Amino acid sequence: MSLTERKRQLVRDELTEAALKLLAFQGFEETTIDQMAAAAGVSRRTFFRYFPSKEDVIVEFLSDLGRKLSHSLSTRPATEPPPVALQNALRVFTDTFWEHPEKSQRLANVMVSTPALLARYLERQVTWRATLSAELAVRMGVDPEADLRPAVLVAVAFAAFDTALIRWVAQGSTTDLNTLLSDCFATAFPT
Amino acid sequence: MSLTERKRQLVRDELTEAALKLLAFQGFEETTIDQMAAAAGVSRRTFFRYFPSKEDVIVEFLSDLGRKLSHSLSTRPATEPPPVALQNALRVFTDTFWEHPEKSQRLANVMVSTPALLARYLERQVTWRATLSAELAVRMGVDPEADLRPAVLVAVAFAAFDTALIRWVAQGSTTDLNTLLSDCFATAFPT
DNA sequence: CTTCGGTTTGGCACTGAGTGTCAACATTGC
DNA sequence: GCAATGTTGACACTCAGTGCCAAACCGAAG
Repeated sequence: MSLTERKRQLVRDELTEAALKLLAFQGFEETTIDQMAAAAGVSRRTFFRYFPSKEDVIVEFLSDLGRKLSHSLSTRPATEPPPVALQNALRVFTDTFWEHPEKSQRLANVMVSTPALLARYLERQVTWRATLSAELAVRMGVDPEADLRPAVLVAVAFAAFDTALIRWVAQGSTTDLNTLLSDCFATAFPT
Repeated sequence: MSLTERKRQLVRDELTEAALKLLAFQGFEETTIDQMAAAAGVSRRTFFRYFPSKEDVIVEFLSDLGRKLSHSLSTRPATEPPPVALQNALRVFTDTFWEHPEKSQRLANVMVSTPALLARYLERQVTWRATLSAELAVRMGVDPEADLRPAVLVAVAFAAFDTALIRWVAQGSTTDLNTLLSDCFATAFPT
């Protein structure tokens, strides 16, 4: 990575970190972009050169993971039935959460408890669903236009994930997210 | 209903109708609140006395239905297993769509194809999920705090509904929404 | 060391969403 | 007719987001 790229990444991290602190402290609506920019030591205008909107400071982090999802699914062995493959594909999320526990916790907390952020996150999820459905359709060897099943299975998998995530936050991140996810999948896809 | 209340409802309907026309014609981002207000013959300030945000002109219509959801579930016979009861509870939506076909179509079209509107709709849905989960928990006779199942089942039901809705719009509202919904439920809740 | 080309940055001005306030006006009840 | 209440439009304000331009910065070539 070049020097300028690393500097960019540095500013980016500084912004998310500053934003996370402010949001956790005073809430999303009460925090202005000027405050976040000032806390990171850049101008308001520069903020928008790193994030297209106020919501994205938080949501981009998950969007990065979301983009890896369909690739993650494609690397699952073909022997795995769709539900198992989907659950394992979602490890891109749970693994990253596991690697950065405290950041993930704060992030998930703010996101789930802030309607505007939750909305943006769910909006992104819809786009991931589309690409994942396509991926799952080829895996199942069916036509995604004619067959509803891949789309439904993906939607159900995300429903399980969301439920696990919301529950995880509600319980103060005390239980293990992966355990919760397994439980949710067990109900969503009874054997 | 009193005269003032009827007048209020009249203005409200006028606003949604004007908004729907404009949005279908020029898209959500390109339409300003001034335009919608002017088209309905009221001031910009009055618009906000009827809808708290630009998105709500469209989304409120569905929110009204969402509020009826848990009541709808509570009136389903106790003999129905959860998936069936949930599917039938969702008839609040499909029935209303059936009663106002062309309005529902335009509305769903705009909503599904506009990220900002879809986001708001999904955000609302999360709140319905919470109340529906509680309702389903009492129906199942379990503790909604300790038991994940009601929350997961509700989430899966909405996943099926969303998939059906998106597919319905994608197919140009040619197929019957209820048929699509049944198909999606069949995959989401295999017998 | 200097100059050149590309990128990053900050400041400024502008549009549009959303809110508080107030005065004008209509409606309902007495 | 009159008072209480509710609705409306106008104005002013904050904040999100964008376009534009000039200054600062940085790597490379001379």
